[in-house]
Amino acid sequence: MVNKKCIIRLLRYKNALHRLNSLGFVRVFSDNLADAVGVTASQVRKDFSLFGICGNKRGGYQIETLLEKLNHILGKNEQQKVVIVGGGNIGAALMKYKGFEKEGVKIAACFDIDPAKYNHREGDIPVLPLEQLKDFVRQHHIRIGVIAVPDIAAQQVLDFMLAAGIKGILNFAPIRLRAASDCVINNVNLVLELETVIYFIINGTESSINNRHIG
Amino acid sequence: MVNKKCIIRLLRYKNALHRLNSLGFVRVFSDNLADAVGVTASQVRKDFSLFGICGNKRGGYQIETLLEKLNHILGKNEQQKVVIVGGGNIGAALMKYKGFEKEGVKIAACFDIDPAKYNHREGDIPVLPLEQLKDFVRQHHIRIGVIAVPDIAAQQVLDFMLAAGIKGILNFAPIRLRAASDCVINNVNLVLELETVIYFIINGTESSINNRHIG
DNA sequence: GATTTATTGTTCAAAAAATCACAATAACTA
DNA sequence: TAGTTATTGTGATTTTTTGAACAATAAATC
Repeated sequence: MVNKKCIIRLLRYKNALHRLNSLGFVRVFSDNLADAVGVTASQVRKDFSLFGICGNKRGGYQIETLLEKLNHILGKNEQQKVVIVGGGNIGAALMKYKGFEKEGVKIAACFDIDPAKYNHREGDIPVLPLEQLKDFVRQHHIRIGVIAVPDIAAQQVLDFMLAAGIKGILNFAPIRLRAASDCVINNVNLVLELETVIYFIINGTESSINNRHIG
Repeated sequence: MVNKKCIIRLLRYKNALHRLNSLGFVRVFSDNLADAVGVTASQVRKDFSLFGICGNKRGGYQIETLLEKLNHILGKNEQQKVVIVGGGNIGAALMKYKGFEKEGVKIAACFDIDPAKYNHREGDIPVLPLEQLKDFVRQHHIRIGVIAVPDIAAQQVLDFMLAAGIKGILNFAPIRLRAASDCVINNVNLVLELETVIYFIINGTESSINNRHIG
């Protein structure tokens, strides 16, 4: 019942609420959130209902309390620390990207096997030898990791990360990973996402797709 | 019926077939593809059926002809050219990433408003002033573009891209874009993808989620 | 060449997800 | 304060997606 799509919607509600909040709004209706996120108002209410979130009949939802509840559900009350394995193109871009910090996600360190990438300048996110992953993860109580290595190395890196105690994976390598121990894997395949757009452009014109968000 | 999830599956079948092909395999069964992609064999056969792809009873599918058919459906027979708008972290990483070229997707150019980013070294992907987008798109018959600018600029950039003739968008900015003209928009929100993993790690432990691919 | 076996293609059933619809009711209005 | 109105929360319904099952049948075997 609580699947990825549902959580993604909650996260989007949270983002929309954050914007409304900083614009000075105090309350919000399911309609408003539906518009902001691109779903129906029923969907919004049902999602809330599923997590026991109540509003006021005719009064809508108090933004502040709604945000608190969503933040609690989504684990956004404390900063979450993650590690990246792979300091190449994608890993480097993620380290520089400001979007994570803004949402309370702290990239604690990056790990690589290439000594040329190692770096421990004050202020920068440290890039460390992969051997140090296990100790680092233990020491900082980290459960989430990003795989940003070439596909050929990804499975091996996953095994290593799981052995180090990582439980949740965001995987950018374009292969299906096999996991022995219990964990959660979320795959992001950038090429696939672009190829999907290409398909709908090539094949979608005759069926007059107008202005469709496909994901 | 032919939705994003279905196309993503087809693209994954294609990738799996490519690997099998380069390993010297000649034919494949729905079971094999199901394993490789993480779906049921029924799903594989149903997907193929939907696109009129037939195999041989008891003989499975001829990899070569299957690949040809999938490539045709997915528009992979000719190289697809795309542009990136935004030469920041994400844009730069995408330009350096080898995965696109490997799959027949050519990043033709990148556009930015910051002159410090402009670059036309031989061999590199050119980074050009945004004003040149329209002419470039016309000249190279480009229909697909990537938005890799800060969220604050994304809507304006989208409007500009649509005006330039772009029809398909891969959007990395974490906001919901509004489009006047007909187009296809695929959103990739990296922070959201990571936050999703965080949710399942925080809330998933008690429900004994074992080794789940959530996307 | 007959028999067995494994795999497809498709129909039917099940499960999941989204949407509709409306009673309940709190907030407004006069 | 009584009446009106807008919005929630949820049960019912529809739509979409997935999975199971099995007849049809081509390949393999003997």
